[in-house]
Amino acid sequence: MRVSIKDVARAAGVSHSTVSRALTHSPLIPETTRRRVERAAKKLGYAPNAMARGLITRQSRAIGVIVTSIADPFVAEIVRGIEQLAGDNGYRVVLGTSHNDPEREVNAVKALREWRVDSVIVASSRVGALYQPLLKDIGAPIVLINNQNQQKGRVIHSVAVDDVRGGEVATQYLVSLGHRVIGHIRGPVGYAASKNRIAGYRRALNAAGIPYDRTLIQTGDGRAEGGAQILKLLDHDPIPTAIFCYNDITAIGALRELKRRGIRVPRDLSLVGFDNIPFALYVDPPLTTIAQPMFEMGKRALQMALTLMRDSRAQVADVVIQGELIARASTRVRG
Amino acid sequence: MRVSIKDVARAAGVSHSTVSRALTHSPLIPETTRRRVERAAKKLGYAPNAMARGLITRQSRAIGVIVTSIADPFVAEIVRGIEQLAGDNGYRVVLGTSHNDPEREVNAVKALREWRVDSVIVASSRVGALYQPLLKDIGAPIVLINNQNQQKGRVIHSVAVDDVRGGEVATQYLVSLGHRVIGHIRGPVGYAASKNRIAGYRRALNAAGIPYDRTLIQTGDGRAEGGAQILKLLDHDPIPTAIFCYNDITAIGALRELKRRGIRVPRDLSLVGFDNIPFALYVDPPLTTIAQPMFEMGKRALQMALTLMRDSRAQVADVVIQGELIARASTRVRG
DNA sequence: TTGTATGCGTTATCAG
DNA sequence: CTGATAACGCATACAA
Repeated sequence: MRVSIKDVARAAGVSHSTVSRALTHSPLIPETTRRRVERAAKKLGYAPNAMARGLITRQSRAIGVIVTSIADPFVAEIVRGIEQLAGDNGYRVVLGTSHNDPEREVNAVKALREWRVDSVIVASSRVGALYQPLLKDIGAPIVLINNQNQQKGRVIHSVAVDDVRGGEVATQYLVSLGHRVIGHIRGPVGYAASKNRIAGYRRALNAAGIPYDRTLIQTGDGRAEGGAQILKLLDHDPIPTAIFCYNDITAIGALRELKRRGIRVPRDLSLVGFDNIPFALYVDPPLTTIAQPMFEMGKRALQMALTLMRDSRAQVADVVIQGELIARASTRVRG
Repeated sequence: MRVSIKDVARAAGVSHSTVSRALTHSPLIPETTRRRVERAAKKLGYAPNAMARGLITRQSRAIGVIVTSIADPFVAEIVRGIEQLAGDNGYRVVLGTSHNDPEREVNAVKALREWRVDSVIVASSRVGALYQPLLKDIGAPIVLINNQNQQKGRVIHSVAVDDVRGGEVATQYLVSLGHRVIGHIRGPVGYAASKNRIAGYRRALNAAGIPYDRTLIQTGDGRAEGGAQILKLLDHDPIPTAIFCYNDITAIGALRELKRRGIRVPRDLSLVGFDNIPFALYVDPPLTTIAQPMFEMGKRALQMALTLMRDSRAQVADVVIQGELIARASTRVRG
């Protein structure tokens, strides 16, 4: 930890600038001296100091990644995508988690700023008003993933799944199975995703000539508990034969509730989720869902960041990724 | 990003050293000037440069965290524990993932070294021989979580769950339910956890006066596919009435296989897992398991790191944490 | 092709 | 209490 470029220089019998050039593969340095320098560096166990380097190059080669919780499998998969591509390009991921605690989140942003991260990727679902200005102050390109606040700007870019189309595809699929009375458990109010998925749901109904009935929609909370709202839909007349849920967690919660009531899925009721979380495959029955390509989204976000880091004025269009229908056993033709 | 301490100094009408002192709350600086400096700093939107600071303080306030995959829910929960406590103490987590690719892992370690991370926590399951020396070269305290290679040293510390006791408790529980023929699907050969859980299994059998029968043990792979080994155990004579699985994933794989064969859990067979991954609660039936306190382990590891960062010669004992039996519906009294 | 000198933005060491 | 000034370890403009 204490061997510096000067020690290598001394050992190799050259000046420290020569060492610097040799180790960064400058074309100025001939093969022979480069070799000698490298040998000396290796022998001393030299590793350049990224902080010193960053101070002068004015880049940290760090990507700040802000998430609500790394323990959310959805988020984890995004981070995996980011991390992989970042690593391949010589960048490191610095984590900042918020756990929906504004204070924590603000602290994270401040720290990333002190670190002089070269870019920030936010997979936190909501970039609060309080916090967005702070973010901009970092002075590095910002990429938001599936952000639920509509606001964008010149410095803020985004990657998101096409929620409207996703909701449409899910509903279309149910229609194609012969269902005509299709309920929906929506996500939290104020989330763009909630609104957009409903929009897709309506669009599909409309295309199928099925009148829209707002009493077929109940409001969940995006968590398993919200799935209990399905009980209200069962009181609807006529009883729906299929339900499109805001997300997989909601669907899984609904599934549990149905099981308790002795209602069989998909025999009595078809169920569709959204996200394709890893668990969706393992519940009983395995859940039909719209897969969000989370790994891919992480990668695309980092790709965007790379472009912007190379040229901060680069014109990059916001990315909208299509989800994919994964048909599994929680749905079947209307009996 | 371009406003430095000198700009603040100029704006506040003091020297840059005064600014530094004021902002680090040095007792030398009187309230009044500190206020003035802080106002100037705020007005200019000044944020100290962590790289410059780290260069001179000789600490980065970064914790390197090496994991196989952040997308593993088990790992993610550990990282959450690390991150939380780290953040509370002014440290940031820098991620290094390997995905079992040695090259990636070595690269990660090298990068953490260049970053001069103040400590390294490794939640990768195996610290290969190739890679351990590299790790030591980082020259910062190292804490291994659930490491499967036994090697330790003066610089390498560890936090681990008590696998022997865990295996024992799981098996004891089955015994207490009246089971006498208890099978086991073990984990991968060469993993300390596999060996230790078996040891616990044997110890419990022994205490119950049940003779150990090695043909009641099959070797899985720690993944869902390994759960299929349960079919071999069903051929055993007498047929086991309970199976203790190496981990939850294995148990879930086994469950799937049993369902396919029309064997009912827990009516025909009781099943116990290990880990208590989030999914264990949602499979059908919910899985009885030994919970590893992953969040807690992450926190303990960071705690250890903090102690060692304060005093590198501190004597810290390796931590062994007890798992907890979570009794759910996959087990019942022998019928 | 190489070496010298400078500066990146801080904190720490001295004087005052 | 405050201000010069020196480091920290590196990359680079400029000289040789």
